[in-house]
Amino acid sequence: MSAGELRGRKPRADVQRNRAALLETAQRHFLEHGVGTSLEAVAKEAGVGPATLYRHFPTREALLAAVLQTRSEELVARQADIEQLGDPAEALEQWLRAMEEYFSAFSGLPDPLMAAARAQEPDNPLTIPCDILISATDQYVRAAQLAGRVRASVRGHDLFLAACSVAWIKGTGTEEEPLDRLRTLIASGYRQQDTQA
Amino acid sequence: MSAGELRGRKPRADVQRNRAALLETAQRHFLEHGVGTSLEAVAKEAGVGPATLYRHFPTREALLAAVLQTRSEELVARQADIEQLGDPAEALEQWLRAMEEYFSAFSGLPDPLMAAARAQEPDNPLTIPCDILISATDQYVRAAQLAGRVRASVRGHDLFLAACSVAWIKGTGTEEEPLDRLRTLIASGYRQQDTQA
DNA sequence: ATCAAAACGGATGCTGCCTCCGTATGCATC
DNA sequence: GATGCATACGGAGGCAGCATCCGTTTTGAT
Repeated sequence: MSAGELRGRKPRADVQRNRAALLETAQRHFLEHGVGTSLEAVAKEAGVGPATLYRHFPTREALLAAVLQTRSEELVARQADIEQLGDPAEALEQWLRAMEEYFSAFSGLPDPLMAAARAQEPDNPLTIPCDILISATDQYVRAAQLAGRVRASVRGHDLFLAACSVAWIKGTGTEEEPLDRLRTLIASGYRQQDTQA
Repeated sequence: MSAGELRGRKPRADVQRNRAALLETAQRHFLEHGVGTSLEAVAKEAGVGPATLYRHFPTREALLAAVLQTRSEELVARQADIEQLGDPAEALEQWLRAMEEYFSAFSGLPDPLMAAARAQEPDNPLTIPCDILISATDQYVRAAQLAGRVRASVRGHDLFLAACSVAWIKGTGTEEEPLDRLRTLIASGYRQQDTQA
C-alpha cells in the first residue's frame, strides 16, 4: 500500500473517460487538420467543455505529446523488427524511415518537435520524447560506423535533423518523387563509400 | 503615349505613400516576429486602417512577396559576385548559402515558400519567385556537373529543397553548430568524389 | 472652384484561445 | 440508500487577430 496510499482515494471514473475521449478525438483532428487544429472543436466533438480539455492538457504541446505517446507503440514495434536484421547500415536506414513517418503523422508536427529538441525547457512535454529519439538514432549510427558503412563525422543528431526536415517537407504537401530524391541525397551524404581501391 | 495612355490618369500620391509605409513596417515586423506577425499591428503602426493594408495586399502572401521583392536585390547582387569566380563548384556552394540566408530572413518563411513551390496556383504571388530560384539553382548545378564536381543524379530542385530545409531548421531557433553539420552532410551528398583511382 | 473617381479607415462580425467560477458529479462514509 | 465533501465539469466571457462593408475623405482633372 505504498503507491495507493499517496492518492488515498480511487480516481474518478469520468476523468479517465474524458481523457480517453479527448485523446481519441484529438488524434483524429490532428490527422485531418494538422497540429494547428482548433482545440475548441476537439473539445466540443469529444463532448466536453473547453475548460476540461485545458485541465487535462494545459497546452497544445501537452495534448500533442499525449497523443504521440499512444502512437509511439508503433515505433517501438518497428524497432524490434529493425534489430532483427543483421546489417547495421540497413537498420539505420529503416530507422530513419520509421522516424520520418512518425514525424509526418500530422501536418505541422515537425515545428513543435524542433522547438522541443532545441530548448532545454524541462516543462515542454515533447522534450523527453525528442531526446530519446536522438539517442536511439545515435545508437544506430554508431553501430553502422563500427561496420564502416557510415562516415565517422556523422552523429545521430545530424540524422535526426535530416529526418525532421524530410518530414517537414512532406507535411507541406510535396509530391513523393522529389521527396525520394532528397532522401537519396541525404543517404549519399552519410554513407561511407566503399574503400575498394 | 502608349503605356501612360492605359492608365489615363496620374496615380494618386497617397497610394504610393501608404504602400511604401506598409512595406517598410511589414518588413520590420516580419523580421522581429516572423511571417505570422499580426497584420492589424502592421497596419496600425504604418498609420493606416486595416482595409488599406488588405486593399494593397489582399493576402499575407502578397505582402510577403512584395517585401521579398525589395529584398531580392541583395540576392541578385550576390549572384553577380558569384559569377565572378571561375570554380563552378564553389559558385554552387555560395549560391546555396545565399538562398539559404534569403529564406531565413524571416522566421517561418520557408513554409509559405514551400507551399508556393509545390502548387501550381498562378495566383499565389510567391510561385514565380520560387520558380526563378529553382531554375537558377539548376543552372549552377549543371555547370558544376559539367566540371565533374557534382553527381549526375542531382537536380537543382533537390538542392532548392535542401536549402529550404536548412533555412527552416534555422528558423526554429537551432544553434549554428548543428546547422553547419547538416550543411556538411548535404554537401557530402551532392559532391562528386574525385575519381582519382 | 468644382466634380467624380479613387482611396481611406472605423466599425463590425467572426473564429479561436484561454480562464474564472458557480454547478454537478462521483466516491467515501454511515 | 442517504449524506458530505473533494473533485471535476462546462458555459460564459474577455481578448486578439482576421477580413470585409460602407459612409467619408482625399486627390487629380477640368
